[in-house]
Amino acid sequence: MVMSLTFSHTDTWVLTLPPHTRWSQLLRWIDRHEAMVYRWADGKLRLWLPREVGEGFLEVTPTSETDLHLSLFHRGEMAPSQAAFFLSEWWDLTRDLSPFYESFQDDPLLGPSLQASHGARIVGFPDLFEALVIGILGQQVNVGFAYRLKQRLTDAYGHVGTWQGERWWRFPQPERIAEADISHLREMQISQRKAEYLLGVAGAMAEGQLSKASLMMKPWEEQMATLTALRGIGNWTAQYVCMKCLHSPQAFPAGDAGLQNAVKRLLHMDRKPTVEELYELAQPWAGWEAYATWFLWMGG
DNA sequence: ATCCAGGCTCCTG
DNA sequence: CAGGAGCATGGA
Repeated sequence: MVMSLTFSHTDTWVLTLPPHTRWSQLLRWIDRHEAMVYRWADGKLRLWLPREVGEGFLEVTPTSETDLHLSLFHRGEMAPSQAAFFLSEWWDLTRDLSPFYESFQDDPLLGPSLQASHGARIVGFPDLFEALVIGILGQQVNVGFAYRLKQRLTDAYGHVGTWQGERWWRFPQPERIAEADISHLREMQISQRKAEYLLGVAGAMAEGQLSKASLMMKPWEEQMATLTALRGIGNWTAQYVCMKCLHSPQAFPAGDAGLQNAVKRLLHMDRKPTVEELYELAQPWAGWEAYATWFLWMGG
């Protein structure tokens, strides 16, 4: 059953990106993986807003590096500010990056990346469940494959709607995945282990034991402890979720293969750095580990 | 073919 | 408690 979307109101306005933010740098990441829940085409980013945000469809048309023309199609009960808040959560627009750039522009490891990728921000997952799912799917496999699995999951368990002659998806809610058959997930080439992790995490969220709101109120150590208590969520996944969803500035996925390879390359090492060596290297970045990681991921 | 990807759990010794 | 097997698949 495909829902046909209807909206009675249209609002348009211009969103100016904060300092140290450039659309082309956001797009580098947004465009990196084919995501099912949004589309970038013809100079427009379009998506069906998540249920928690409200019943609306958003079009983002960049007119310069810093000005985004927004069109929101919605029903009366939804305010445009909710759509703006969603973008802010997605692209981490509220963090003041001035101290970061000032402190690390001459950092031997970060400096070149800050220059080359100036204007980037952590492009995250506002939805905690989505962040957890992609974190689990991304463990120990290549990123392209992980995103393909995510698409299959969205196709099978997400919500579908049609709007202006096209099909649109919303990422599945935990309740749907909690009831899924492991065998069905296996058919999608999700491993037995990961299928079990997904059901466990989905169940915890569906039963209200785990939520973004409650995590956001906890101090950093407790966020990590709560997440790693879940089966399938180890240190890397917890750090990843803290970084991409909870906006924890000190999140640092030291076990990350991409991060290790970036440091190996920058320091001309003949092997990847160990986790301990990475923590040592990261000491000057205290309080900014998440952004340090992000810029190293972006590359020089 | 072999090694490695945005790792984690569980089982050894 | 450190160390390692096993997991599943795809790309280089």
